[in-house]
Amino acid sequence: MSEPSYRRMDVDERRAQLLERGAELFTSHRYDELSMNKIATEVGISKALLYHYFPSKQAFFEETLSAWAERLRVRTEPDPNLPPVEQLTASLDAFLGLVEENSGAYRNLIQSATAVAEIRDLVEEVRRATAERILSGLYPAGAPPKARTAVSGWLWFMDGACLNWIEHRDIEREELRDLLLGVLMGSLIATGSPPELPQVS
Amino acid sequence: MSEPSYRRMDVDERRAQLLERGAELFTSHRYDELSMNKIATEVGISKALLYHYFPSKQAFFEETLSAWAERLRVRTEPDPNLPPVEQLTASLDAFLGLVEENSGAYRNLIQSATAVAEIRDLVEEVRRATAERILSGLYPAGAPPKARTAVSGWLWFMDGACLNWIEHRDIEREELRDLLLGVLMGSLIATGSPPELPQVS
DNA sequence: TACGGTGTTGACCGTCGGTCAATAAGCACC
DNA sequence: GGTGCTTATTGACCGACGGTCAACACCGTA
Repeated sequence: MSEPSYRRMDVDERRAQLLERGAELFTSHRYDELSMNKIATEVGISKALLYHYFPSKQAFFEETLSAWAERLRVRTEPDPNLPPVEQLTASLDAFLGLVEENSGAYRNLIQSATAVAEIRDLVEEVRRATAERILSGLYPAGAPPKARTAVSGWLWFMDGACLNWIEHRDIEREELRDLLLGVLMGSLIATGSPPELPQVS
Repeated sequence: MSEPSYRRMDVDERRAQLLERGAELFTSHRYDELSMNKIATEVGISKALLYHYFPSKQAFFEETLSAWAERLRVRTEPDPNLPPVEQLTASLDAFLGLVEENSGAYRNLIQSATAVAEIRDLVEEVRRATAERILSGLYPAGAPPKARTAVSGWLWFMDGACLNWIEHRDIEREELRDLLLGVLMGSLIATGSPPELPQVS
């Protein structure tokens, strides 16, 4: 007589579909540009169903990006066999590569990252953890306060420089990487307590 | 018979009142924490009257902070008679002083600064103008791209370091100032095109 | 005391994130 | 091929948001 007005899907299948489409949408639009209604319409379901699978917009956002976060974590994971500075260089290279490949998504993230309180907290947490990783790598015996301030600021520097890089694209990736490295080392020297590193041959 | 249900005020008087109370509210709460309804209730008027005096929430926000922006501009205005680095030092000192005196307001600004698209654009414009001022002071003949990237990143560094400073308060203002100066100079040296400065005696 | 200009308001709009009882898809069984 | 059951899915609703508008009422003036 009449065809069904909606299609019933297996829970896991539906969930996977929502996560996939969500990742597409959230990497191509800012967080605050997308309403749950728009997302649902885009996917072809009702907003209520979206809320049936995810408790809130923020939770949905986080889950869609968890695959990305994992990719970032893996690609920037430092190799503990390398000396500290080379670990940093490699991580930075990987990070900049990811940013370059997905500049639009990165810009949207950083901007909406700060565009919404919950997302801001999320990014701040990532920054805090990254700072910790860097500090414990460079100051195994414990980092002085000024070094912490310097690294914390440097992470902001990195985002600012990356946004500028994406916008203008007038320097090479290697140049940016060396600039960032130089700034980090320069800042730590400026604290008066530079890390003790094995001499570069 | 019955007392008036509202008080009629002179336009200028009302406007001044709204700006004053608005500044109080916006420096003690984040942009997204305050609704136009709350503001109106707080002042004791209707939301519609708020919109009679200001075209939008964003415009109201900007106008309430214009006095602040002016104060910032005046206090950080560099003295053109001083050498470039001392201009920077003095501006930085003034800036950090303002931040220290109004740390809550600063944190709210930077956070809500980024909390809403329009405000983010506003802060980015301030950053852009500041970068321009610094670059033209250090590179009168024109700044190379890497220097622009470095200064742009450094302004983010400054905000990041200031937030960290406010949060922890574990270093002195002079230390932070010197750290910031050192990082800026260090970054410019790291670009490979340091500014040509008169030698410090 | 009546007038009128204008400062001020309540009621309304569309959209937001979020909730809930009611509905219907589609499999299992007869 | 019908019938029932599980449960995936939905329309309708909520309070709050930024924003708009015609109508109202305060108060100086004549």
